[in-house]
Amino acid sequence: MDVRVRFAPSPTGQVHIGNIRTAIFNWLYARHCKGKFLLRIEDTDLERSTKEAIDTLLECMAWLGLDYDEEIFYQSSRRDTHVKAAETMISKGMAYKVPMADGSASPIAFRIPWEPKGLSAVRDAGDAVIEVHPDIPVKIRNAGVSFAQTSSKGKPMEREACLAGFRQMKLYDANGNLVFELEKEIESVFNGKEFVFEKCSSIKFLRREVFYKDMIKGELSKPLDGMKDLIIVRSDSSPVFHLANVCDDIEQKITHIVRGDDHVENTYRHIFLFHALDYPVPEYAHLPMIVNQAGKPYSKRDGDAFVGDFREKGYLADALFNALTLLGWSPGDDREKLSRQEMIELFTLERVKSAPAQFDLNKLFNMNGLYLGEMSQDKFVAYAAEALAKTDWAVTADKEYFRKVAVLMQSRTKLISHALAWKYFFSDDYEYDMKALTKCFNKPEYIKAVSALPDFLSEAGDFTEQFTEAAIRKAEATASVDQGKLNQPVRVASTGTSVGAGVYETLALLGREKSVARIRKALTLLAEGTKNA
RNA sequence: GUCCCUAUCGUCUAGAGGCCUAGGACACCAGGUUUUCAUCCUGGUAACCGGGGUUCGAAUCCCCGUGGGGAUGCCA
Repeated sequence: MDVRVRFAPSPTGQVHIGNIRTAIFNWLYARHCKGKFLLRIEDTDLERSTKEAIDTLLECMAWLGLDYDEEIFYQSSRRDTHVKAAETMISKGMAYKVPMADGSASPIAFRIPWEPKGLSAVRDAGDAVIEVHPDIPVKIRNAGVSFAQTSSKGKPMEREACLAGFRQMKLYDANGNLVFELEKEIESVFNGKEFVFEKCSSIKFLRREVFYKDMIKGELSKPLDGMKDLIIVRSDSSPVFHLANVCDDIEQKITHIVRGDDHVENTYRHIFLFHALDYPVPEYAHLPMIVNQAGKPYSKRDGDAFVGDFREKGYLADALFNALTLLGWSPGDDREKLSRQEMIELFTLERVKSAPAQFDLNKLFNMNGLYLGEMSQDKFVAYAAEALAKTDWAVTADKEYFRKVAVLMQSRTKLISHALAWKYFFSDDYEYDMKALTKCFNKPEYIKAVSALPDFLSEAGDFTEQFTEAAIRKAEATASVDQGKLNQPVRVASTGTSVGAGVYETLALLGREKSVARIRKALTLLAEGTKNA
């Protein structure tokens, strides 16, 4: 059977990395299995779903290379089908309208099936007894059983559960007398009859549970007496998530559901829904959450986690993709930087971890540098030009000169937005790090030596890195400064910053005229600084 | 409250009872590289949440705590 998975976001804001990570894992799984990756927009919340949100989602997916198969499926277009499905369930006795005390419109509730014929996901889990609090009457009616347990402090804790949770239920009063047997009355309960019993002591029943094997978490189960019938159509006739989601998974013939593990509890309900709609229950894989710096799951409120922001900050799509893939998954060996092809080949859901992971910005930063470093020179130059397209100095720069600068800086660039710091190569109007400057020139002999440098730089000869290096050595000699001690002062003097490529190469690239002028300017700035101080 | 999931360096992780004196990566620190560093190389600090079992042997299996997360909606 061909694998068909889907990414089903609701477009109610920006896409954050937790969200897109789910998309990535779905995509990876589909590509690994040579199956289909489908996109479904769950836009039933008309109030909050916006066109803009859909556009940004699509943009982010395109940027990351998450290509989907088949047409985009819009959930809102299927409202009628969803409601019809619920009505069919009513006619088959699988769902019912919830009677409202005030006579207002009834929502439709799905009944956790009393007798799920042909469903192998339910099994007996042994006899069970619940001690009930005598002050709260036990009620048995179509919508379920309600009663109260006793808390550790002796207070009643009210509970409600579906009828199906209490097969072979026997209710006992305070004296231990049997007062009610559900099995005997179940038909009349379905038909609306209500039973209320005061002063009860215990409920005995056959516990049953619904279970499934999660591809990531292993076998999971939930006792039916812990479940309630669920509303699938609101009183305003709009379908609820559970219904819409399952109907559409059926419509799209989904075989594997890969989603965040906040949906584990929903799975038990969805299993019954799939069965009621006569469709084989898909395989499930529940991904651990990604948590933010505070250790909390990412939400729409985590402003720094929007996918689009990473793009704007200058991160490469491949680096983000790679870093996100490593959250909760690893290939099993020490490899971390993986090509798309390698990821596809190696990805399996069985290797996904089950514990939440914190996204590490440092690691992403480093990963980005790795990707930048392996780029071809041509690509890097073009990428840098694109990133600097908004600066006048880069746009007007000589192409060949720009290329030389970019190539010189490539190995030390970890984030393309940091290319903004290359300004000093192109313009004389750059910031001076005065603190660094004064610090570098804290010895008078440095000032003396550097004062001699313009003359040496002006001597005849090709202005190569060998030439600039020799000039600096000569300048050092004039004031008996140790070899190399002048590198950093010269760098700051000529570029305004203490960080950059090798100073000899930098001067050579800058050219004789600029190098000389800048060093003179720096000396002037220094002199003024001393006077003012 | 109840139910469920989860737990290895600061972070992401490897780990399927003996290969673990717990490996890698990022970050951090130190040294080296033209005394720049947000490059590169070398080295270092740093973890099995706690307590009980099971076993000849436990990071690994079981139980009980504790921390974290989720669910308990006519939200998705």
